[in-house]
Amino acid sequence: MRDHFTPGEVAERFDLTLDTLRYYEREGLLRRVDRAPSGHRRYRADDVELLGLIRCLRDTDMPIARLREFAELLQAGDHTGHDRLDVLRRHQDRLDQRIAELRANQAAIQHKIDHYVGVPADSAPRPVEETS
Amino acid sequence: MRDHFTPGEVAERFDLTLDTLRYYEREGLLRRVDRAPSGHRRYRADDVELLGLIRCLRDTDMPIARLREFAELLQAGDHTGHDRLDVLRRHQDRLDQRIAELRANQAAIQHKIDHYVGVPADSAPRPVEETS
DNA sequence: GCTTGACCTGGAGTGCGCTCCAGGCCCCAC
DNA sequence: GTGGGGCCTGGAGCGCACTCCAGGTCAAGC
Repeated sequence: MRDHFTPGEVAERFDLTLDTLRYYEREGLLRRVDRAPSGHRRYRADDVELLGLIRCLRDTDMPIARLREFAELLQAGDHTGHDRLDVLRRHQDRLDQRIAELRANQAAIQHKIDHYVGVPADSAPRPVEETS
Repeated sequence: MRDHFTPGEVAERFDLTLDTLRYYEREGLLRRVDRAPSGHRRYRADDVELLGLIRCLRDTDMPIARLREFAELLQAGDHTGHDRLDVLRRHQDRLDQRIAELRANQAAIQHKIDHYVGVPADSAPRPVEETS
């Protein structure tokens, strides 16, 4: 892995726009990114790694505000490791809940579909476990 | 089931606000709801049933615009049954995809957590299938 | 008759997460 | 030295899904 990356490279890698990248920085999700003498951003390997995590967390609907809190813990130093882990673990729990909720709703919708089609509602139910 | 319901009753039943209920009507998710002589809304049993479906679909992130299309099909008459089913089935497919995506991201986050804790990344991986 | 509570209308406002824009700078290739 | 591409800044704008508000009506209970 190279030691620095241009905005264009990073944007492409995570399928983000340059605007979004700058927006995340403005919002405090990343520390102030390094600059080339020209003023252009130079992302370090650890910026890129953090962005990977941010991408995962955003893709699973963590709000920007919580990501900012996480970033603040990161910048506060190593002694916040426990709190950071806590944020991530809570997120995983919420994700479990969210997935369960989606499945429950999916099952309910499937009932409507079956009913629509004329199946007597509880014969041949959609096998929920096999839909993942 | 009674033959009509007040706004308050319906709102409580689906945990929606009166504002949201009116908003859905304005947006064409429901047909124009019946009125009492006083001008107050009276929801029929089939309005309530449709709202149940709407709730499921919204809770699984179907956008208002697609719900409106669905409602338009409903109002266009029985011959749209096929199209309506199609909308619902496509939604189920998207939901399958979304759930898979959430799980993949969850697994990636778990890797970060494990790495954080010092587990050598692929010993004792989080048992994804048991998290549902 | 008066109050209270539930509801009505049209329209404005909010929060979130981007997204776009104008005007400008730097660097490389031709 | 000129053109183009990539990037810079501050700030405005957007789409979505609500959410709130002012001012009003109606029915029931005291």
